[in-house]
Amino acid sequence: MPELPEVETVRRTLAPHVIGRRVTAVEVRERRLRQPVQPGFEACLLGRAFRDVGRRGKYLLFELDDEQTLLAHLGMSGSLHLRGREAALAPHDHVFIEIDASEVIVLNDPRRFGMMRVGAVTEFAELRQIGPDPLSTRRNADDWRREVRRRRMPIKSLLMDQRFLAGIGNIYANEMLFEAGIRPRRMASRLSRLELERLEGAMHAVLYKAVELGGSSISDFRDARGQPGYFQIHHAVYDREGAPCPRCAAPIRRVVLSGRSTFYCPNCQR
DNA sequence: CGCACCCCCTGCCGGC
DNA sequence: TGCCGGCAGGGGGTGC
Repeated sequence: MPELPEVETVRRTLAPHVIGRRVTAVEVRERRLRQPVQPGFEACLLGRAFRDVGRRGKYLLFELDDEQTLLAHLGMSGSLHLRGREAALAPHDHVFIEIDASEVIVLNDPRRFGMMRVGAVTEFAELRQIGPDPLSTRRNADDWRREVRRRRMPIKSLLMDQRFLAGIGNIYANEMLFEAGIRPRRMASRLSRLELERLEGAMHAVLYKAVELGGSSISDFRDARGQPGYFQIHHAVYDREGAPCPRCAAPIRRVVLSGRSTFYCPNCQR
């Protein structure tokens, strides 16, 4: 589910409810997430106040008042909800963080590919690996050329490589390549200056629009207040194999690239 | 270095 | 109707 726009939507809806408020209870019902929830997790959070909620790529960072940070990743199927403390338990609710004895942040994750950990932000190895955030970084064509010259891989694989850019997943990689008119399997190192400029523009357009609309992602995305995203109605190619291209009506094609479904218009993308 | 292929896990959908 | 295989928004590891 969550790529950058969804995670950003969760961050924005959660932040005003948690900043300045204090953790009054913690419960972990299922520790077996992508990496097991650490033994001291509850104690690290209890009594702490939230200073800020940040995001790096697909990671959420809840800054605490003791220089520690709660790091969260939602994997494929994870979500963070705010609930009243009397709300009923749902299947796959794994972690509960009660704030000011009123609301509860709930991590729900059917597939358990998500993670949560508390620690010093400098010690999170996964953050050291990831590249710049495409929403807060702009690369001009020269930057792109320099970065891309040595990358002998399909441009879609590069876009999804979190060490190169942090936050782009399968849906948005497909969509921004459609916007840019570039085939997913084109070698990154062989893209022209003009194509890289178009890609930079498409990347921002697609991501900003998705954030503006509150995140996309198939039918089941909900922000932290339970509101659905609406971007799915704008998917031009993702999950539309055989359906007409919105621009030229040619049937959308599906191929597999690095094990991931890849969609493009054979006519509009070259 | 890049990649094809595994794995982790549950749910859902389409085909038979 | 019911079962089974394939596939799903992510990421990490291996061996070639």
